Amino acid sequence: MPELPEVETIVKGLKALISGSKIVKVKVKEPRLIAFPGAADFIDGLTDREILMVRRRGKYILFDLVGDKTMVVHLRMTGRLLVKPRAAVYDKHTYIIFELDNSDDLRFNNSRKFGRLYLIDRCNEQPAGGLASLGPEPLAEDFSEDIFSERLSSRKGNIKALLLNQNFIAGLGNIYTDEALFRAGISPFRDAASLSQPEISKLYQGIRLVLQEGIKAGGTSFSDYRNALGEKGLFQNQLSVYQQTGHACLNCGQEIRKVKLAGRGTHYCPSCQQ
DNA sequence: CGAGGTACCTGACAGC
DNA sequence: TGCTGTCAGGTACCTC
Repeated sequence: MPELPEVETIVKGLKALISGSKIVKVKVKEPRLIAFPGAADFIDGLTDREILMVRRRGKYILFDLVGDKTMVVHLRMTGRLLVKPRAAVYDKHTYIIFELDNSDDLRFNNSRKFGRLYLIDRCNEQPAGGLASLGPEPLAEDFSEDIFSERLSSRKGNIKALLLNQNFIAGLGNIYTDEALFRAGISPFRDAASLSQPEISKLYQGIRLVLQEGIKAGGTSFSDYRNALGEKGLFQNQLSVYQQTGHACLNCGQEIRKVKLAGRGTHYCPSCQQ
């Protein structure tokens, strides 16, 4: 799925395109994608509501509505949120349609149907999947190296799995985890507790840098990801290890390797990452 | 708590 | 052409 930079790019686009619009009609073609509440209440709670603000938390997209409700969307692997003219033909995998008062639609597309939508009370995030238990935002001003180091010190287990854990840190997925570990020169096999202070520092910087660069490039599109206007990102052209299996490492020339770790394809340079 | 597997779905691609 | 197996940006849930 889209990870933090992809979701951030989508949210930026949606903010510009649909903030202040009113939802005049909701069409649900695949009710199972509505995780909370039931489809009827979901439709009811959204119809004739104005969208005040669009924001991001981890990989979740939040639409604050007039009143006390917030619609929460998680794209999982293949979800897309696209703004299209009402007249545009529906895509094969367009499953939820929000008709807006300006003759545009907001459309939720999702070929693998893993995405989930929620309508919650703004003051209670509990029903929205893992939203309530997310870890800190890695790019927040108050997410300091000290806080990262402190959180790391109390954790056991493998560093790759930990970085993918949204309760530890919000927004990293498989691409940016592999890229951040490469930048930090840390092997994905390392125990989190074994990292030295300089390594923790490099990892902290690596995570922030890679996410910022990803955002600057408009995200990574190697297959499904598109922004709110349906355009691809460019960060796939700047990846150091992810999907670079067999290529020469840009640092040392060694072949980039791929293994299965923490249940995910994991790309690394065996010589630069110790 | 951690590790590892499965499930949820569809599509792309490799190999035969 | 078409079948089969594998893999995919994520997460929830299960067992050990």
